[in-house]
Amino acid sequence: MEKDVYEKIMDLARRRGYLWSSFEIYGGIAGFVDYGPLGCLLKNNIISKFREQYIVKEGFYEIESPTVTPYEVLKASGHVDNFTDPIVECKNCLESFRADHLIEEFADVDTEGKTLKELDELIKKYNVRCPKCGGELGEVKKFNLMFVTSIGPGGKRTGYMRPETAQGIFIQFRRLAQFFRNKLPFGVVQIGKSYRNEISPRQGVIRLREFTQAEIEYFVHPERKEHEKFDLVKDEVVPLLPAERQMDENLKEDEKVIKISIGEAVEKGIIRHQTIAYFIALTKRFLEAIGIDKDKIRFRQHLPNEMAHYAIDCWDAEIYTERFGWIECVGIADRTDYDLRSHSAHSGVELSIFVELDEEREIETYEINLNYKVVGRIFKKDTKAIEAYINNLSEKEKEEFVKNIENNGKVIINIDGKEFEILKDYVEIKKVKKVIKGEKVIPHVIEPSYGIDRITYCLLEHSYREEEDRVYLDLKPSIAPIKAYVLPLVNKDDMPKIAKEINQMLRESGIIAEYDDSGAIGRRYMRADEIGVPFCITVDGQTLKDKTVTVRERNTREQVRVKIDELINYLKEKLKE
RNA sequence: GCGCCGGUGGUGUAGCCUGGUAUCACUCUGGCCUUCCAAGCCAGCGACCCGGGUUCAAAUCCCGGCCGGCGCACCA
Repeated sequence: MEKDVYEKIMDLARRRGYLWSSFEIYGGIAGFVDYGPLGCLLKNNIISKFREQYIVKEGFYEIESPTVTPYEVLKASGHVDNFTDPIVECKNCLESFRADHLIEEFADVDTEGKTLKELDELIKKYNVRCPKCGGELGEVKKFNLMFVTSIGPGGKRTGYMRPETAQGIFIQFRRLAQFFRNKLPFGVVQIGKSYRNEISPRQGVIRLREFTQAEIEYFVHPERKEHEKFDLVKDEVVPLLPAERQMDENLKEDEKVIKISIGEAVEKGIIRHQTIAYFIALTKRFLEAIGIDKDKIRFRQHLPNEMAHYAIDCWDAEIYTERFGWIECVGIADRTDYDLRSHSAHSGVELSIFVELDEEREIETYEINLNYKVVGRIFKKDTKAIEAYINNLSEKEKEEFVKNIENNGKVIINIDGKEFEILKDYVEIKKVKKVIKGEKVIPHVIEPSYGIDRITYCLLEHSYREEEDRVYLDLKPSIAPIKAYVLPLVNKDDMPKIAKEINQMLRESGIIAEYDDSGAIGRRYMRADEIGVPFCITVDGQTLKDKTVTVRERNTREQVRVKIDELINYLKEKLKE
């Protein structure tokens, strides 16, 4: 049977040192890959482009935090609770199911927020059986997608391998805000490994248990999600697949995508604000800049039920692949203030930024002070969180709070899913006149999150070319792992010596080149083509006479003569592409 | 995690049914040759996924595991 493109590429990738399966001599483990010598170069070149776009051009800054993350952080972020599925296994046929889904189907009761024990009891109560064979079900077990580890001897502190790089940025918010001199908006990048203990990873590099993310957390004022540089991208036309159209049953599959300019999409409310739209445009530009086929990119909005627990809106950049169809390679999410609020509540540390008003003004406001003697006794450890909550209230929220407490004698506040009843005598409220110069704001976060491994695979697939007599990777010169092969036409006279000297000269100047003198020249060209080397430099008889070489271009196979003295400049110019 | 199918040098394979440690081609390495797109000649490196069982003897038969593909479930 004819191999499909995926197989051909993985084959090439394995043979030529792009991608290898990890731990292979011990049988391998699904969900892990090694980048071979060329794979590493390629991936690093992609990451360089990412840095060029976001660090250099956009002015964001990159940080690097640990991959081992203590329990508290991921408890606060919601990953400990939400990143897990309750799973139940049939004792008879061994099939496993989502316990909560099963119960809801069977008994039509709400299982939201139920503990494992409660789920067990519900299964007994309603006599829930295996939907496949009717067998008895076992105990409900938690399956968390995070890798657990323990920190320090004795394993007293639980840690997890981070499921996303984002949290490292959120928890450094105070330091970052200080670094950016308390001015919104600002963008912070983190590039590194993340971990998800997938139940059954397949599809090679598409679904990994350890993978590389490049994430941007872009902090904005919650009411100012327009973008300063929006004009620069507003005419960019993008293929969009909005949630509404996906659910519209009157539309055929291929009618669901609309091609529209970024500017128009925002005007029409298809994209909810400029900042998300801006990043959609930049993402499109990035993907095209590294060489992803522009006709195989689209942006699909998440349906309400597929959104992550922290997001209110999300657009995925999807890239088309032959075997897997459209796969998610970049997620651009509006995470609101979810993370900063959660971390603030859990840590008791205020995570807001002081935003100055254009003009100072006098307002009537309330000063809400906790009556610590009472509150402390009642809420104990939670007091800190309540304090942070109250300190974080905006003027509007304060008014609401006071109104409630005066009318009803109490306010119920919800901190991270936990409810607290605040009675009138827990707080002291003063009405004060105050000149305000600004206000505390918890920024919202717009997060473009790039899956580097998937992008790398897609790039290989989109670069793969077959011609009658050869296979080659049409990688852009700036992205290609090896930039040049230096070849003596024949192993005679001084040709090998000169070729070696040129090879060294190129390497000294920062161009990754390889020398190859084995076999006939044609064979060596083919070898270079297959791994995507954009230029072959051949030392021939004429070189000996006039110090010129031929430079063969990979895609066209055209040759030009270039003086050895001018070779570096010639190549450097070409390598900008 | 379940079911079905598969796993032999770097790649593609022959051998498996009917047990006696492996075929062929390409690639790769060294040499000769070769003045522009996988030419030729000589020499060489290189494999039965792992573990257990049956047997005098296992690539071959049986069981388990791992990996891969497909289907189901999952993919926040």
